[in-house]
Amino acid sequence: MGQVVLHVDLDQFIAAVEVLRRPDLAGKPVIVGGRGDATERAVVSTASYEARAHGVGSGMPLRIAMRKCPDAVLLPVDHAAYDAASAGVLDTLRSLEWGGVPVLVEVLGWDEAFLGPGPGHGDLGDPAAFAQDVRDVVLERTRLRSGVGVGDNKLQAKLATGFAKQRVDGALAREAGAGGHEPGPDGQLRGSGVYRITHETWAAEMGHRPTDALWGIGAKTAKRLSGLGIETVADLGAAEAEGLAGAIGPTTGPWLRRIGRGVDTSPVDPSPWVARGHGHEETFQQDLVEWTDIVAATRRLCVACLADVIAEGRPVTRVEIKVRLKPFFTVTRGHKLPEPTLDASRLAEEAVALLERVEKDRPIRLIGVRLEMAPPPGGY
DNA sequence: TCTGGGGTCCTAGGACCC
DNA sequence: TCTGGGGTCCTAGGACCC
Repeated sequence: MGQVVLHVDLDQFIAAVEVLRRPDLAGKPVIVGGRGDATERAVVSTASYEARAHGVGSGMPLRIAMRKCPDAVLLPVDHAAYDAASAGVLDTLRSLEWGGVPVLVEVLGWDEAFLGPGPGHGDLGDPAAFAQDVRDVVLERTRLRSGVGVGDNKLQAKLATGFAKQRVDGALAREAGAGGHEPGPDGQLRGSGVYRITHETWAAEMGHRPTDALWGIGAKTAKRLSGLGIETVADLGAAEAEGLAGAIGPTTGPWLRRIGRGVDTSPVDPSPWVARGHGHEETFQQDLVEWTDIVAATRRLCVACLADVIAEGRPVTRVEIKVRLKPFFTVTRGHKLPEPTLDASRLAEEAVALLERVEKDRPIRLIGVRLEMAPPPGGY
């Protein structure tokens, strides 16, 4: 083994960025979502801890969120501001040295990254101490707080971050009368901002938890596993490999067993993100019923996708559309092009042709267009 | 007044070929 | 008349994540 990985995750990133430019919001319930209008069809992107204490969570319709927390300040999503803040954090992370060489940074999103030792590194010292240094430097340079998980691999580090940040949620939960939090199995303090999981502590830390505590298992897979008699992470790790492969799939089955055991051999990959494709979708404030409106929206979304694709300089190989019909039923249609192209009218015609293959007698609440690109010359 | 938007990867089944 | 396998490509849908 001998590997060590860090996972850095900013605290309530979007809400924190909003508070930075509006300090008067500090300590108040803040909800960010959509265009900042609770009467529109939109959901919560992020809620501050104060809003979460009222039961507001991401993915919740804004209308419901504002009903739960009427005093919350509701702000529109501002991608450009979060991009800029994110770039500052990532620059800070990339400037760090670990063991005498630049750290490897694998970006997971606006507010998350894995850190790994760079090639040729020397003594790494105490990883938990380095993790604390990372938090301190990020806070000092960006004024943003974070939690850092330490693991023997990316899976363990990612899960450890949840425990590193637990106290923030836990403290508010206590104020709401929900009780305190359990100590870690090896005496580590949860919620101190840094937390470590290793192969040695994996079973004690994760074994008793439900399978959906793992990164990569959601509600649907947890239910399928439950149907196989697999309830906990320990059950999953002990499951028959062949049985899982047969029941879940040849790739996913064995992978699930590995993550049940805390095993993850994927390296920290610092290479820049290369998109497979670009999509745009829109939920209409009122369902569309007129065919001319439907075609116009599809063409507009296609143009937006194409702008993103052209910026990458790779031609389109496949066009896909997504249509969400009333009340909430989604279909997709796709077509691989006979030859790659960047011709705008050709792609729009393709998208409209796919539209023709969807039933036309129900109102449409969402249309999406996605353009898949040829792989870059060197492959992915 | 339920249920966003941008992604990725995997699976299953049909078509087609040898 | 009955009916093999393997392999690849394509499509539609499912699941997950931030």
